[in-house]
Amino acid sequence: MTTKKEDDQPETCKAQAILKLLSGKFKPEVFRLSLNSPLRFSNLLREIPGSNKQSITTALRELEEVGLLERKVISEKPLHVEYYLTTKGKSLIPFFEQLESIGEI
Amino acid sequence: MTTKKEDDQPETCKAQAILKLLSGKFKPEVFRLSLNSPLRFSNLLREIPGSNKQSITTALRELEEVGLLERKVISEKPLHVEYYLTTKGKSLIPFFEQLESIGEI
DNA sequence: TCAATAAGTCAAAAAAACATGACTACCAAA
DNA sequence: TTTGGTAGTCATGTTTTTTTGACTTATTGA
Repeated sequence: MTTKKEDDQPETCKAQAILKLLSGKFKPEVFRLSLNSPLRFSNLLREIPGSNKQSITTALRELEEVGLLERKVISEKPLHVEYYLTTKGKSLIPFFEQLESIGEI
Repeated sequence: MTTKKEDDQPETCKAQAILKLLSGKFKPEVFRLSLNSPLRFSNLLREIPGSNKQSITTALRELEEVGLLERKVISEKPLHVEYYLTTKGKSLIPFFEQLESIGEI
């Protein structure tokens, strides 16, 4: 009975731990989009082809849980929610950029 | 052949594609171990806690399929199999090292 | 000859991840 | 007052991934 997603194994290396933060069908894309500007739920839904509400919700929740994104209710003008990169999230930017820069592999 | 995993979506960014190469429960660890020295099936089985034959097989096959590892039968002394990093595999070393170097996040 | 090691395969079951469709609540515009 | 946008939840169903355990083939060591 592996308890659902409890940290079973302490990661044996940091790279592995970080890869896990971004594992899943939509998390990498959601994270990448967050590099440019704050995210909004309905934008993600429109912009990520093949996505669906539940999956976007899950991706956002999990990125929040691991501390890469922060959810903020914007109580102004057209009342809505935005997700921001946290400091921790920002610390992954260079790594993401390096990935992007790797040539055709 | 394990023809699941139809390439559904062409990746929208390279980072995502690369993350996918290393996605799965044991692939990151198997890949990391390959950075030091050639891998052997039975060593992996012993060294990776919680692993099992089938999962190791799958990880090795998939890393082979995407061209990160190469399988070699060593027809000498105590006849066995070794898995080596390919050139493509080696191109990911700096990225892996950068990940390792990210501070406590 | 018997037992062990190496490197697996295969089918089946269990668990985890992902998708679908119905529904909610709030607000604003027509 | 009906429609539409935003931001979801919930239960259920499907698909993918991972685990289990029995079995294989070949080589080596005692």
